[in-house]
Amino acid sequence: MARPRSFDTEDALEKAMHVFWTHGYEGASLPDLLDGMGLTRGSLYKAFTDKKTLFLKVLERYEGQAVKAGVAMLSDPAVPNGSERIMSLFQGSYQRVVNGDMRGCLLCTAAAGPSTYDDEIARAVSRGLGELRDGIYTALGASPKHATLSTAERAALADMIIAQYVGLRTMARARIDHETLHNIVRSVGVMLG
Amino acid sequence: MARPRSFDTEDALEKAMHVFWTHGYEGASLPDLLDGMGLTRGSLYKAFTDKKTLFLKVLERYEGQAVKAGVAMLSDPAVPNGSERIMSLFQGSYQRVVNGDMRGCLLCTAAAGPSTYDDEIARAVSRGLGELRDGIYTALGASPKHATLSTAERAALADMIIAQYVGLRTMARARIDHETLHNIVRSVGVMLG
DNA sequence: TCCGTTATGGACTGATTGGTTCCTAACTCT
DNA sequence: AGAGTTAGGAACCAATCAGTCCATAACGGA
Repeated sequence: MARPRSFDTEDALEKAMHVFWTHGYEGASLPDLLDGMGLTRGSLYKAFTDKKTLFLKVLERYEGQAVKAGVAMLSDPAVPNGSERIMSLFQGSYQRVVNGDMRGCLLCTAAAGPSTYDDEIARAVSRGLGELRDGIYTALGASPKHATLSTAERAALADMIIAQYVGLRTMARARIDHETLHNIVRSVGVMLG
Repeated sequence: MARPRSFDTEDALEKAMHVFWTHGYEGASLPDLLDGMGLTRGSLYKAFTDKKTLFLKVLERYEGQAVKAGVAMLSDPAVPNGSERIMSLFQGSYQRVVNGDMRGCLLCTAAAGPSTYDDEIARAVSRGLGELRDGIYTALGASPKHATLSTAERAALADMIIAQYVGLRTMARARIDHETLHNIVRSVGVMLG
């Protein structure tokens, strides 16, 4: 019994995600978002409260999409060796750069940016990276070479691999040369055996 | 034959560095810088041209200070084993967090931020990280465990370790819990043997 | 068809952004 | 001491920021 939305909320959120992904939280202006989402101010504020709330929703979406896809990769039963699954994650990140996508990882960019002064964003970043870390932990459990590790050692190793991941993707965003990025992926491969 | 500066340029640059370090490039407003440096607009613009030029000078200073100190650590002849030198770098980064310094690494923050759209900043970031990478490469040369590596393999390993470093410091800035950060350092230690 | 309700879009707000202008102060050199 | 030159500081600038307001449009239910 009222006027319905003329746009699809999920679709708008998807578009907002790409704007934030490209420009970062602070770098994305309201006009940038309005343009990218195809909305006017009234609609955006009615549907998403304000810029920060929109960003938190976008982070949630990223978690349910990009992070979830990564975790799925890391627990893919079709690849029996967990180390190979982890390598797929890194190779995928590198491939994105080769394909011209220099935006890096939205979570990693947020980690260096607004999560410094905003608790809610910090928590969201932490949560997303934590999921990825848990996925890596699981994958390590399916890696013959790491089967003998204690759970504590394996958890610590997963934390280290997440740091490598954050580093790789942050460096990709900084447009570090492809050779260096490739070396990172290659060495992770060597390390995992 | 003219009125001399009433402030010390190096001192002002040092103060500007801390403002940028805390707030990031985009997050540091002109009033923030003016306050932190103890200058008025006229003086700042006369001495440093504009915000971006000031930031580039700050990055240079950071390179000549923080990065140089890291490289010195990595080539410290008093520590014969290069792997131990690398560990000092990571332990130092962790210790900073324990001591309450959550600012991370200025270069790493700049990597995720303005280097995305500004070539000069991207080059400066790249240069600074490159120096650190070269330092790590040198240290690996003084590590018995890595003595047998080919130069290409050693270079690739150095690239990987730099990625770990960027990841660690970025995650520190995002206020990831100490235990995770400690695990990263610990696992780097295990990896280096 | 008309009423109630919500969405839309653009005009508007006040604060803040980085940067400029210009008058005056302070110094050195002759 | 006076001339020449640069630093300092505050007023000022246009542009932009995120966010609000409100008249109107568009719908569902009765």
